[in-house]
Amino acid sequence: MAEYNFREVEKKWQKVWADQHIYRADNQSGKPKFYALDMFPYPSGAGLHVGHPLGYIASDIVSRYKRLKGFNVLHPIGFDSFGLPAEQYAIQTGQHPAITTEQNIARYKEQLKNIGFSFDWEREVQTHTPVYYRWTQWIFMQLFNSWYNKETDKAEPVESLVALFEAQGNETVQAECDDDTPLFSAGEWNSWSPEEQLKVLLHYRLTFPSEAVVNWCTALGTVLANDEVKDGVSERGGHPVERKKMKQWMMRITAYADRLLKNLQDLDWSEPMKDMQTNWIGKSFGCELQFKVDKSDRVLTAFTTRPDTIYGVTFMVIAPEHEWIDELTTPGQEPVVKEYVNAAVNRSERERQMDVKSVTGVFTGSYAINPFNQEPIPIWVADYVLAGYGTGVVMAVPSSDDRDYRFAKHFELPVRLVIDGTQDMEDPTEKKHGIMINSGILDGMDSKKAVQKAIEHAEKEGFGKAKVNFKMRDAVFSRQRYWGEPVPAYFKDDLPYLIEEKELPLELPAIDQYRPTETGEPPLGRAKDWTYKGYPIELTTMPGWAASSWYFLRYMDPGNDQAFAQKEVVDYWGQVDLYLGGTEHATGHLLYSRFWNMFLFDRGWIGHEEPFKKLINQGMIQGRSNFVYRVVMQDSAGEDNKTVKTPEVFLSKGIVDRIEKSNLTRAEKEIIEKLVNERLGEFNAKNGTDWTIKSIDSAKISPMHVDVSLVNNDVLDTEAFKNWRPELNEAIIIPEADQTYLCGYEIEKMSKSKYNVVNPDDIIDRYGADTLRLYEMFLGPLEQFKPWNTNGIDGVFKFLRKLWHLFHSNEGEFIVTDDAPSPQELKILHKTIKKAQEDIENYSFNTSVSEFMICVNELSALKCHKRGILQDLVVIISPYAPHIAEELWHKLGNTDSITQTTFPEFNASFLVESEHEYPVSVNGKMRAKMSFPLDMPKDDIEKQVLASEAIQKWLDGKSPKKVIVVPKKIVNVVV
RNA sequence: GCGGAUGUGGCGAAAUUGGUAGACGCACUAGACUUAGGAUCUAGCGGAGCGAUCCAUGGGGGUUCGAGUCCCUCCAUCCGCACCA
Repeated sequence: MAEYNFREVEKKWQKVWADQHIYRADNQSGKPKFYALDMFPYPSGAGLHVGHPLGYIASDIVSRYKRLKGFNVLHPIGFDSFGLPAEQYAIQTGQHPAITTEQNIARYKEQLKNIGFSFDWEREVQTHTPVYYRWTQWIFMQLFNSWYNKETDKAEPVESLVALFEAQGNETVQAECDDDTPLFSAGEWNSWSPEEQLKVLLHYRLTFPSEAVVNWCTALGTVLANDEVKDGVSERGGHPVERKKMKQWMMRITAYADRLLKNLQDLDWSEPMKDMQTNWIGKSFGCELQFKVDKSDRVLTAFTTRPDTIYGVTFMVIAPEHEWIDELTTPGQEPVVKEYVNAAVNRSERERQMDVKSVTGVFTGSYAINPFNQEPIPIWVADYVLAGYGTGVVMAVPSSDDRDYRFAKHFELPVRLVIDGTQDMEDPTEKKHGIMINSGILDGMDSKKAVQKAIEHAEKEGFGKAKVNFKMRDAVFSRQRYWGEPVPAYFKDDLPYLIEEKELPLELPAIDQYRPTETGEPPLGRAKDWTYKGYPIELTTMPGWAASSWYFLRYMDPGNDQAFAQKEVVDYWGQVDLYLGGTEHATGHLLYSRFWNMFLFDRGWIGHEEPFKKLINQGMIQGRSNFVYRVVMQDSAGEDNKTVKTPEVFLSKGIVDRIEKSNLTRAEKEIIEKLVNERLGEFNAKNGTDWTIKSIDSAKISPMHVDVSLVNNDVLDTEAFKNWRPELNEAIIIPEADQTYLCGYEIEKMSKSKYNVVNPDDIIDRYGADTLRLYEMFLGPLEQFKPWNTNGIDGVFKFLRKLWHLFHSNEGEFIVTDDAPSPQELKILHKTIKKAQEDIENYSFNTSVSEFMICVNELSALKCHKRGILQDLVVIISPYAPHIAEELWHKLGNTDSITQTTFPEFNASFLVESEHEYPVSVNGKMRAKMSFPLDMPKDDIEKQVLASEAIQKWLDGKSPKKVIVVPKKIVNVVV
């Protein structure tokens, strides 16, 4: 029987597509555009596993579909090729990271090309190449040269800020700037030296060097961004992270906090994803209140969202890092405060997070004055107050905040109730809102109104003002690494200057070793002559997110050496219409990209504010690990007698289960023990040992990962298993009664060490790329997390074979006829067209594959080999299985690529039924099925239903109360 | 603790959005063919029962002629955030 030769067919068409540039996207077109983007991969040394292509397959299906629907489609791919693993490999081997990176990219490309994606490879970008990072550096320079004008609500060139300073100083300028920016007049500004002016401007630039507390990871030798730290350890590698003050380049992303938040509303992203970003930005409304410190000139400013509870303030708490601590501490309290502050500061971030429950703190000895009632309130220090949020000062209201409450209880500080109804409550913090009591001017007001009233009062009296706070911090932009973009800046007298634009790219210098220098400087400190005009160049490099924050723009115009992309071209392609990638980038890449895109928009280089119109998060494909069950042999000499050769005995899963549940019958037990001992006897004879198993149910059994490629449907290939590793050559395998050895399984992350990695190349080799594509989609909803299980793949493989046989006889002859399709065949086809179209537009690819299977099954049953049906069928299947579709398309006599045809319109008239089969139910239970013409009036249907014998039986002599007829759905008789 | 999601056969999953629950596929069972195979075809396949029929969508309650779908409540699993004042 002549079978479909997928190997030959797939290779053939992949070559033709590449040779003829079938998927080249044009920057000018009369067609509407569609931009389908995947999150580009980091090319790791392990290569692709079957989980990686999931999103690419989905976006490829959409891309191919959109082409058939007449769109000019941009569907690019590239590589995020700066990164830590290549650098660590370089540190170990001394090999330049570019070499490893490029090898990995070559491997990735080969794997990707095998799957038959319709990528426009001519637009490929690699972020580690100077032609690319030249523009990453260029964007950095523009950020340095910009400030954020709150009045116009956008970024502007620094020149406009300088003009304002020259005219009016900075008191009236509405700009995003550091909190410690000094105030000055126009006269002062104009009297300053250029250096003094530059120093001031650093407070305003969108990127700037700053002495900042950062997440320092000693093991990795670099700082990490907040989103790269999880639970106090590094996201990559899980190394401990500590807080450390270092000179760092920062990005003033906080300037965009409000817009990043506001724009989320209009994005077609999933709600959970928007929630995550909203949460991360963490906007809260409230006010700052000033508390005079008793017997001092100092004024503590506290941020609160609940100024209405001001009369409930019974103490203040400041962060251990607060700069006035020494000043506020009275001599008597000095020893305990010093001790506490030292302990708190030395505790790592991790330790602090580990016990959020325990209450610690000390009294400073000083008092602050509540500005509303002039009451003195004690000032404490506690590490539950974060230096980085708000002002690092909290006005504690133990009656409405549970942390304050726990603190007050622990240190026996007073609790004053300010909300009516909390008097009888065990924990007053459970009632957050109500009528104010014990609250002076706020008494009797609703708490929500009182918030406004309190702010108004504070503003009028001059000791407070309304204030919005964000959780989001400015982003640290420096990494103490080699394998990243050099920062195009140098230092002269401690002031940063940019190198000239014409000097870009500032290429990575060669160095002899890739580790930090002996003096603790970043690896670039090893470079010879790393200077510009004789001044030292910045030694840190950019973080991973720099390159990925704008790559989607570079795809539009990848060869441009005059600009990162030509404005007209960017305006043509505009927003990414569909962006596919994992949820893990919610607070990293997706936020930074929006930030940079917005900045480029503000400055007029691109015409759209938000980069990604629609976002879909594909779920991760997990690994399905298989286990074998090894009997731990014990002899009289002890468990680990290394001098004697130990047999490897493996029990099948079914036996292990029954042993664990003590379900083995005596007879079974004896059979198994006899079998094991027989085999052990053979082993003993050969090796001169004397192993035996006395009692199978007291044997110690340990599960062991076994390579999933040795297992099929959880049945172990025992011969392959014995050849897997030398020590298994003589393995004793105890199977089930039917002689198969069953393995156990567990769902885990795919990883080499668990032997559960499935390589797409192996699947393609055995089943072909089309099968892989179909099967990945068939596996379940795109957005769901799901384990890979090769078991079901036969089904889709059979489907392709059946499709092939609609066109070919068993002998391999092409048997398509020109007979006119029957109404029944047309109905099958058009039903499938409709479903396929709806499914792609709703991104539910799994049900589409099922629909194709049903369609092919039905046509096979009808022995339909008609061109009029099959021609359209291959077109609608082509986005999923492009190779076989292209082959069949050409066999049908077409000479162009199937990509160049159009998606068939479904004809609704083929789908209309003249009769409909109504399920008829009595009291909501289905009792019969009856067919009626579609246009039959409800009354007539009702009469016929009631007259029918089947229903009379159910009515049982009673008369119906009512009869409900829902057109095309159901007839319900209520008794 | 806060926020979000999910829960349907042995397994992956469908369900026209309130209308015949389990489509399609895997696995399994029986049969056919056979050059004996990891091929193909036919039939069966949630549970109970010979059957008519009854019971089943995490548990309990509610709305409705009718609930996997809507409401309330509890439980379980997964994912984010986590002292954010």
